[in-house]
Amino acid sequence: VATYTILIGAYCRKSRLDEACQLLSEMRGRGCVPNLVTYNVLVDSLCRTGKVDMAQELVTRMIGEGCPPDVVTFNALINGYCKAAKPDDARRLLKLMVTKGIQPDVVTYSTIISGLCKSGRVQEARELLDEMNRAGCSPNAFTYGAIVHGLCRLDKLQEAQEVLDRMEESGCVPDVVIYSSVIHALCKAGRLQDAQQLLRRMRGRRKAPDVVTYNAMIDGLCKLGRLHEALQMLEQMDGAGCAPDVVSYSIIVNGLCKSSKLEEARVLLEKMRGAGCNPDVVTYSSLVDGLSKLGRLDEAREVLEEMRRTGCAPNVVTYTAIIHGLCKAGRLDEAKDMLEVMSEAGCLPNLVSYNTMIDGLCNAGRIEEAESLVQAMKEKPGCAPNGVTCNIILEALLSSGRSKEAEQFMENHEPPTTMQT
RNA sequence: UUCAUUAGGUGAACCUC
Repeated sequence: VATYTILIGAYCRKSRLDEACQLLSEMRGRGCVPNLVTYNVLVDSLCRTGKVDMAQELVTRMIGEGCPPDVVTFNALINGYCKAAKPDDARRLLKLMVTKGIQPDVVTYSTIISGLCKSGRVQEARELLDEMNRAGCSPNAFTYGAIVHGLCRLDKLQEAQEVLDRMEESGCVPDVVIYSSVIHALCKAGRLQDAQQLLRRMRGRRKAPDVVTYNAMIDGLCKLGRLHEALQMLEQMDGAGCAPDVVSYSIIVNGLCKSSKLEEARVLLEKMRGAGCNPDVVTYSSLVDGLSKLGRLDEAREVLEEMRRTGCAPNVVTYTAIIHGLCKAGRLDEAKDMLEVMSEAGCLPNLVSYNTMIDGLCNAGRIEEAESLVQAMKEKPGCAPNGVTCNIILEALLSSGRSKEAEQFMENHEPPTTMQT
């Protein structure tokens, strides 16, 4: 049983669920009865790939086969609901497991707390934290990490630092993840000084920064245009025994591209290869975007070719960057063709791709075409026009003095917004 | 049997800025 379970787990981790299920039937056929761990591996894997419904069915089957779920099974399901942004379903399962006599553990609570935080419901998360304390379950670093990260995402940096302070005072030393979470938020807010101070503080507490900590700092420096210091920090981490990874390099490649330092970005690309770190689709997409925005479309195409050679498939971001470049160069029809090309390559345009194309059409005064594309995108799953779409169309209509049509458009679409995401 | 299963942090593309 253990052997089969290990094999099934291996297939699951490679997202080869079909083969994992085949193995399950095979072991049954050989009279080898799957046990709780075998099922848990499968339940977890189904949840991770967004198939929580199938996971639920499997649990029903487990019960039927006399193998009732345990706390790990429930935690996997709860995690599935949280990842699917359904924290209320997760809470429902929490109640259910209690009625079945299964004690929730620190993993259960931490998972739900994280799920609530990811939905921006930090207040409820804090209430659940109190609830777990009352239930005699002590929070650990994961629990606090989820809360701190949730507060950071809501830009409640003050409160996040207070939780951090309280942990330090209560003798529960925050770990590298929690420090990094706050350092990241400080960097995003442009507060590099405070971030550096916190970095010193964690070092003072004998917590060594890891690659994620450094990457957050490096990104903060890049976003402020302090590329030289970013490169210095890359050296510094290496010297401290923390090898830069593909993310570290990609951050700086992106920073260089945003500052139009394409040649330096190229040099860094070579350097990372030399360090045994191969560029990935994000690294290449940054480069393609940088080249596209500068109108160097031939070179951008060469990068696409280079990606093919190295077996790195372009994704929707890569293609959208190209579309942007084509639009900017006034090559609108080629940009439109690119929407087809990417679809044929198995990469469906998303909301951003459409918005990019719509903006290009508007800027070229082809507003009617833009509007018909807005209608067309509504048919595509996950591509419902958003606030950005509206801003693009409204601005185009208003700046060409067509305020009547703008009003009409506003009536027929979601309220315009200045929000991102 | 369970060191066979579950939870937190970092990078790229669209409008305005």
